[in-house]
Amino acid sequence: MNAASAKAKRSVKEYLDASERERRILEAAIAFVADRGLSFSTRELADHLGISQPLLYRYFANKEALVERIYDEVYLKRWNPQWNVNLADRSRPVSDRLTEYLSDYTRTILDEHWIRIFIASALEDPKISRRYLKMLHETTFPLIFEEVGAEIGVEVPKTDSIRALAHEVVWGFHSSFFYLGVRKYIYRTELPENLEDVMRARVDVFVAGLQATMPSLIERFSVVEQPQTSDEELARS
Amino acid sequence: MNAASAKAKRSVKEYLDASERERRILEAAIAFVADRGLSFSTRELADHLGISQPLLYRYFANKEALVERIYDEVYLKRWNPQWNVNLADRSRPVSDRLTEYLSDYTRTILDEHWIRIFIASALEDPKISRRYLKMLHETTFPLIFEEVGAEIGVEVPKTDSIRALAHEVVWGFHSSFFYLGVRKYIYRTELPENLEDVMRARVDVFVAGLQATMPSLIERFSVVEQPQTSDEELARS
DNA sequence: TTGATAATTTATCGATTGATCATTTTGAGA
DNA sequence: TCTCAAAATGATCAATCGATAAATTATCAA
Repeated sequence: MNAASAKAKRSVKEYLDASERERRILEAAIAFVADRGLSFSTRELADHLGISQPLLYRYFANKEALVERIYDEVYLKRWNPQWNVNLADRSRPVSDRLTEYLSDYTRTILDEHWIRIFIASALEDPKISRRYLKMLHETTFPLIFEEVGAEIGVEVPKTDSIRALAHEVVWGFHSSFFYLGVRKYIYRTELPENLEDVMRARVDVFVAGLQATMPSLIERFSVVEQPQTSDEELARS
Repeated sequence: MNAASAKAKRSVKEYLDASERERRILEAAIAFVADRGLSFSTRELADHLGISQPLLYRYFANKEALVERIYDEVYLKRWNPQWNVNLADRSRPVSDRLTEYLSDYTRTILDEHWIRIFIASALEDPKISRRYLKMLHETTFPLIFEEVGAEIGVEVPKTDSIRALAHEVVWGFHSSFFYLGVRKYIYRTELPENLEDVMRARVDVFVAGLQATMPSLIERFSVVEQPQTSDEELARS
């Protein structure tokens, strides 16, 4: 059946121009990496495409170059700069803004290829995943913390320790949405049908909790500014 | 250097009794799977142990059997039944109990071998990871939701929809601690130095938020009990 | 010291891998 | 219709994989 369809596909039209062939290879390779993780074979990929295995090497210098192209295709085209703009729109309640953003964000990453390639590539070499995470860390996370505080009139101090606190608290919350993808496409467990309601509930719990505790958190994390290395520690080393 | 140390190791004592050799192989194999993911080669493993590659097959029927033993060794010996007992001890504030439990839990799983093998095995076949997660889902998650509610006198209805709500809200929170391990050993990013303080902060935010919103959440999620499939949907199928 | 047993190695097989080559096939333009 | 560059293939190589069998070495009881 599979072989038959591959053969049928090939017999329809055998010669394609370079750009179209490259596009098809890349597309199929994305599905393959998402499925096989990292260790798909070029022969399987070629069979699935209905082409010969050496033809892959006409379009990609080697397997590594093909995998690099996959990363570009899967990650770089998914980041929406509008997210941070909408999150900062104080004419709306912060819960609404957060729910909308996370709904969008989750829709974007809740994709089998995206999630599995992200995890598989990080497992092999975290360079690529870190590059992607950087965008979240440097813009979205501090913004969320600040916006939640602003709604109750709390000014967030711009110190390192408070920045670190905000980073950790928001990342913990934010990661639970990425984790929905892990559940669905790595663990292969069911997600709730009423996903929007659940996300809204999580946002409500987070915003209410953060607004209730933020003043005391800021105070608690402001005090412990590191002075210097103690004499004992210096002597020990 | 590496070869030299392997040779040195071998020259110290060449013959071991079966149980000791098996133990050493298993130990090294755990480190190898954590490092190479799933696709380590038996030759590399043997070289690293300073033994010949066929010797592995005296102790393990094949590579698959060896990997199975690794799963057993890494997962089954880490679950502490006392966790749920302590979580249910209402003589202490629920924030304290949660912080203590999550501190323990995090210490247990914040281990390079544990995290990487968990993710790598799930990526290849989620059967094993699901078996482990089941223990969390069926005992710990409902318990946490109930205990947080009990502290403010909220009785949690035992309906399916509320059970699902509790499951999702708690899993979202709980997963952020597992995610600490993903950050450290998959993404290879730094964790905060004051990890205990951060965990405490997250617990405070969660407990305060859940207690503030629980009554309205329960009400919101109680109403939407699914009646039956609508006529339109029936007609469509 | 000898003989038996268990532990370990050397040599090797068959399959699969990524990659390269020379060769053939196609289709668009002269 | 002919030409020719581009597209695609078949054959094949060297490396590596998991696994097996036969030969070798160490250990220990008699």
